[in-house]
Amino acid sequence: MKPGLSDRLARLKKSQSSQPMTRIMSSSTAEGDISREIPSALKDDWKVLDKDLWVMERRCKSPLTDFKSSGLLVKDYPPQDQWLFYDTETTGLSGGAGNTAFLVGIGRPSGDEFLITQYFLRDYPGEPALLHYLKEEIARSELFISYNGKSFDKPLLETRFLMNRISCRMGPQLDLLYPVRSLFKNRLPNCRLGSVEELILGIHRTDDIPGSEIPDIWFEFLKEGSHPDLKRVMIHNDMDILSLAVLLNALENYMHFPDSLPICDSFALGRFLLDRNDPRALSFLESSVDQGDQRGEVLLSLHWKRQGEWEKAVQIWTNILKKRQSPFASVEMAKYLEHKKKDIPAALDIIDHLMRSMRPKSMLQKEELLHRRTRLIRKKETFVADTPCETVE
DNA sequence: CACATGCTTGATCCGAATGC
DNA sequence: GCATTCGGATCAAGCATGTG
Repeated sequence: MKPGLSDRLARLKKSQSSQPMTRIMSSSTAEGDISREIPSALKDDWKVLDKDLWVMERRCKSPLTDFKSSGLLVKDYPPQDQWLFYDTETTGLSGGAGNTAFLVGIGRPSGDEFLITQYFLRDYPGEPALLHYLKEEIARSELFISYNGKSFDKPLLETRFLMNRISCRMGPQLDLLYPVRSLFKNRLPNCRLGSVEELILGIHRTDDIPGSEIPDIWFEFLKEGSHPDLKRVMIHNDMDILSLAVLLNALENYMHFPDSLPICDSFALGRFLLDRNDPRALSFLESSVDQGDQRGEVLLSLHWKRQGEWEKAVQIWTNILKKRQSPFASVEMAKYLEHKKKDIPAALDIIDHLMRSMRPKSMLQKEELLHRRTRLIRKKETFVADTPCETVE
């Protein structure tokens, strides 16, 4: 007779739950000693924390001493010592159970200092220990700051916790990738952290290791017990953590002083602020209009329209039409004339002129214009019929 | 290669205004 | 009372993109 499911689960649970801790405690001397020692190149910084787990701690000057929240990235920041910057180096990019974080770097501001701690997996059996230390760090943190962590690092770590039957929840996430994209997408070749460092923060890395080479270096290290580039991987991770802190400070500073960064995109900043109901949005959108940014004109005029500030909206549409042909501005003007000013002939003039001078981008646009035009003609005829002094042509 | 996110576009619904 | 139109809200789908 088969054992019941609950019996099997209970046995499984018993055998699994006792395993990790005993593994951590056991001082395995049975295996070959070749890879047991920390290589001399790392000896000064790294300490053995547990079986197959090394740790490195260093302090540097905090980039966040003049930090000032704008309230736009995070509503209410907890105290800085409850922030946790984090970044992982993993065995690959793929999700799923097979991908492991072999190096977890965390950073925590502490007064004038910034404390960076890195946990390095010397081999797979060290993972439960790594996760237990990480869990303690997570437990005393209220804000988790990363770059693309929401879709990469966080789910990956959660999977590792799950696989090791450790319950651990990370709190509110601040993923700096998204504000960077909103603000600088059009001013950068891409929004990778490296580009942001180089072109926005003015940080130039020397001898940085490309991310794509990192998994192989660890696998090679596992096999050989050493690798000449392992230190570069650790430095790479260390710099990522520090850059996160510099970047957060810069972004918040940018909200207060947009000229403080070498790159300023008035439209992007204006839209960013408008989305967050920040009244400063208008002046940035206006300056984007001054710089001839057509997206700024569209966004700003629609804002005024929504606010019922018709004169301001009309002013923008008029300016657009003075400069160039614009189906958007023409249609908006026609709507305004038809529904607000009740000047049907003027509205019809604009649509007529537009249809004569442009070739419609799409069938849909053409049909929409035609629809608008027939309605205006119908209205105009009745308008004329009601006005005896006008003569019908 | 997976996944979360944000942006864009299109579809749909609702309330209000207006004309008949 | 009915039909049309608009703006605004909301939602879904599609697309691009960063992470090692």
